[in-house]
Amino acid sequence: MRWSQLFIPTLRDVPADAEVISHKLLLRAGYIRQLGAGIYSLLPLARRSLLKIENIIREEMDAAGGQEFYLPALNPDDVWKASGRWDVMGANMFRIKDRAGRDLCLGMTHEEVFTSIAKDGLRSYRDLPQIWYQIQLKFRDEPRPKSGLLRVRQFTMKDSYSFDIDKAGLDRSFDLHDQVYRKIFDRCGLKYTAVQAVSGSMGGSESQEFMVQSDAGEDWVVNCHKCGYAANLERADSKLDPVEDPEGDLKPAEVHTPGQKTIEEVTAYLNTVPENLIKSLVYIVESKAWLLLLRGDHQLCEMKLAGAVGSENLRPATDLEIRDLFGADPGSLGPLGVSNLSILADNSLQGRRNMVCGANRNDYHLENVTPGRDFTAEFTDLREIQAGESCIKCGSSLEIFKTIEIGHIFKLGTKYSQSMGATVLDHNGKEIPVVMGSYGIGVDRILASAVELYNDENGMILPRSIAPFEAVITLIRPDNPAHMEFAEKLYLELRNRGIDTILDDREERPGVKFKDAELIGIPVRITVGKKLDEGSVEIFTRADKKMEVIPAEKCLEETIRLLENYADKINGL
RNA sequence: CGGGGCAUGGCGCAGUCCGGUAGCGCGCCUGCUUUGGGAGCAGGAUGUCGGGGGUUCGAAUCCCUCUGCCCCGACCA
Repeated sequence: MRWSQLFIPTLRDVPADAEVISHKLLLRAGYIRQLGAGIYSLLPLARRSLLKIENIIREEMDAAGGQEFYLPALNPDDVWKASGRWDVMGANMFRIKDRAGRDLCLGMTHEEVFTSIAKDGLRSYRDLPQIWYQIQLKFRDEPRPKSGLLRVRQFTMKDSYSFDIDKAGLDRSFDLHDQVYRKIFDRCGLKYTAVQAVSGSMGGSESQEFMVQSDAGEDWVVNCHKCGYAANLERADSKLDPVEDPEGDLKPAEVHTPGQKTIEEVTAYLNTVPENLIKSLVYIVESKAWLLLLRGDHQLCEMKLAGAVGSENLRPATDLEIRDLFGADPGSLGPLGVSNLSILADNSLQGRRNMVCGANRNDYHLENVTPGRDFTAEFTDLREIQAGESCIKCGSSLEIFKTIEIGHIFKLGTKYSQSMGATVLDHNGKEIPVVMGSYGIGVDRILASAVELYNDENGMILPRSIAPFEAVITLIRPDNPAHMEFAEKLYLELRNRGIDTILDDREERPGVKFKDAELIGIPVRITVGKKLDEGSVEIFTRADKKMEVIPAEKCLEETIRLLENYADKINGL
C-alpha cells in the first residue's frame, strides 16, 4: 500500500464536537466520520483495524467449536412478540412498517432469531451442545448516543448463543466463552477486568461483564486488588463494620425537630451519627408505591431495587404523592404505622436497635426505633457500596473505577426456548426446553477502548494486532531513486514476511509524515532518508518512542524483532 | 423526556449585542524555493452564514418557527 494513493484524511484541529480522547483521535486520524447522532462512517483505517479484530474473534470462536452464521438485521415482529420483548424493548427498538403495513424492527440482539432456528433445527439431545455465532450489525435507538464509537445507535457485535441439554452443559458453555473472551481480549492487547454483572432485560440467572478501565466509560466497577473480587457497582456487595447502637430495650419516642429534614441536619440536631439514622425513600414501581429504608449514610442502588421488586419500571415518588401517602413531607418519613404500602429495608438495618427515623409528622422524628420490633419489613440488598469499604470476600479495601463494557456473557436458561417453544427430546424421549446462553462482544468498542487505553499527545498507540498497519516505511525523499528503490524492496520483503506494511511515498515534508504515522498509531516506523547514503536507516517504535539507527541490511529482521516484542511495550503504558 | 450550549468554506474560529451584502488560521490548487519533526514567498479557488417564515430600502446580525448536533441528567442489553 502506498500512502499517496490511500484515503487517510488526518486533521490538525480537533473537531469541536468530540469530547473523549478516542472520539477526538479517531476523527483526527481519519478513522471515522460522523453521519448523525450515534451513526458513524468507518473509513479505510477503521475498517482495516476492525477487520483484524473480527478475524481474531472469528479464529477464537471457531477454535472453540463455534459456527459462524449471518442473520438478518431486519426482523419481522412475530419472533419478538413470541418472546415478549416486542414490548419490553420499548423505545430502544427501531420499528418500521413494510408496504403492507406489517410491523418489522431492526435487530437489537438476536436471541429471538437464533432461537427460532433452534426451534426447528434442534430435535434431540444428540444434536447438543451447539455454539452459534455471528459478527453483525445491531441497531439500538439509544436515548443519548455519545462519546464517538463508545455509545452509538448502529454498531457491530459478535453475538453467540449456546444450546445445551441441561444446566451443567450451560455451565460448560459459559465457562468456555469466559476463556475464549479472555483470549480474544488478550490478543487485542486490552487490559480488562471480568466482573459479576446484572442481567437486565436479557434475563437469565448469571452474567459476567468484561470491562476496560477508562474515565470515558459509563459503568462503575468495584474491584478488590487482593483477592480479585470484582463486580459491577449495580450488584457489588461489601462487608460492613458493625455499628455500636445505644444500649437498652428502649421504646420509640417522638422528638421535636423543627425544620430538620436532611440526614446531616437531623444528625447534628440530635447529636448522633448518620449510621444511627434510617433513611426513608419512596419509589413508584409499576404505579405501586414502596417505602425503602436505608442506613442514613448509605445510597440507594436503583438496579438492586429493580432486582428486588422484579421490575425496571420505577421512579422516585413526587413530593405530592408522598404527601398523599404519608400525610407528611420528605424529611419526616418513617416506617412506623405504615400499612398501605410495601416496605423494603436494606440488609444493613437487620439486627440494629434504637435508631432514628421520621415520625410521618412534619418537624418530628422518632428515637429508639428498632427494626423488626417496631416495624416489619422485607430485608434485602439495596445499597450502593462505596470506595474504601471492605471486600465481601477478603476484607481488603475496595476500589471503584469507571469502565467501558466490551463484552457480556449471560446464562439465559430456558427463558427464550420456553417462550418460543425451542424444545428437544432428552434421553428418555421427553420434550424439554433447550438450555441457552448468550454472549456478546462490542467489536467497535474494542478499537475505541484500545485508543482510550493507549495514547499520548501525538495520537494513538495501537497494539500490533489491531493497528491498521504494523509498519510504515517513511520515505523522506521520494524523488531520490536510490532511496525509492530501497524502500520498495524493503516493502516487498516485509510483505513477504507477513508484515502489514504501508509505504509513505507522499510528496510531503518529513514532519508531516512523522506526525501522521504517530497519529494513526502504527507500531514501527522505518525512516529511509539521507542516512541511507551511508548505509543505515532509522527505526522508531511508537509505544516507547525509542529511535535506533541500524545498518540498512539489518532493517528487515530488526523490524520483525521489534514487532514481536511490541506487546510488552504496550503493556508498559 | 428535562436542563444547558452550539450551528458561518473540508477542520478550527471571528463577525451577531449596535442591520449596510462575509473575514481569519489551518487545509486545498498553481508556481518558485525548501526537504529529518505539522516549511517560506507569490498567486488562486471554495460560503443557499442549518431550513422556512416575518420585520426592513437592506438581515449572518432583529422577531417567529422548525431541524440538526454536543454536554449534563433521566434511561440503557
